[in-house]
Amino acid sequence: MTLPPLPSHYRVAPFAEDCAPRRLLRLFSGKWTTMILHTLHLSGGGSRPGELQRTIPGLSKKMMIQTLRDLERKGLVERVVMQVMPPVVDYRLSESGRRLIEPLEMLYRWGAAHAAFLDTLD
Amino acid sequence: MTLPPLPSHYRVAPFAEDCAPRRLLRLFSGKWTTMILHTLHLSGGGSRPGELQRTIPGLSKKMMIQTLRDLERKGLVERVVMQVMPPVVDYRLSESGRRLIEPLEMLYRWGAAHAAFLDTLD
DNA sequence: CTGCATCCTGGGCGATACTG
DNA sequence: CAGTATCGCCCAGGATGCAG
Repeated sequence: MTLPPLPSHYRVAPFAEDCAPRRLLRLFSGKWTTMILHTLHLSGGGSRPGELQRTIPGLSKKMMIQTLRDLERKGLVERVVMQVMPPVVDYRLSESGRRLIEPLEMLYRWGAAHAAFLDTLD
Repeated sequence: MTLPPLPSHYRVAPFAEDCAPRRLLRLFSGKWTTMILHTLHLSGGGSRPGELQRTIPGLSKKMMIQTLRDLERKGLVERVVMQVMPPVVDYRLSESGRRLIEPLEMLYRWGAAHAAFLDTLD
């Protein structure tokens, strides 16, 4: 969990538009992306859509599916389907998805630890 | 720099829409916000607009000013004006702004350290 | 040089209704 | 229950031009 210092090319202007830090932030910039990743992480072994949606207030079915599809395309989330009636589906983090949990939880923990400060920023 | 574990109410569903972690992520979700904070941080003691814009490829004058105004409103950036002709202006991180550097640099460092991984995510 | 006012486009996001 | 299909809004963000 100990992070190396920022490489020198990130301390010299200018740095590329699609550099790694920017890509990471773009990944996290979707309104529901991190909430979903975080919730899937907490759930341990997968969540069903209905449960997932109930867990995240304000999340619409459409945005949930859309975000999940996007994460699936990127290989961060796996979709497990049980062919029964009514259908049973399970979403879980992939190996790649689990790697993203580290920076994400760092952010969440920092945010939680500095809630009072964040509340002062309108 | 050692972060406490996530409080229990973030491990219980559902948690509030405007909870601290979400606020932090919303703050970072603007396209140029973190780049500007990061660059101001690297510059040590303030940057002039022209220099700032040249440092961040793709940043338009309009978006730079708009983002800086927004950060100023939130008390994260201070604007120092020298009343001369032509005008000389200096932007620097405020005390609050400097507090945000910690989570931001964590993200940047993680991203830089995992650049190869991030490049595989389309 | 710094900064504002306009105009415009794309897409993120939400609401709703429908299918199996 | 899981998922799709439309429609439409809103606004972030880009281009351009003007002002002090």
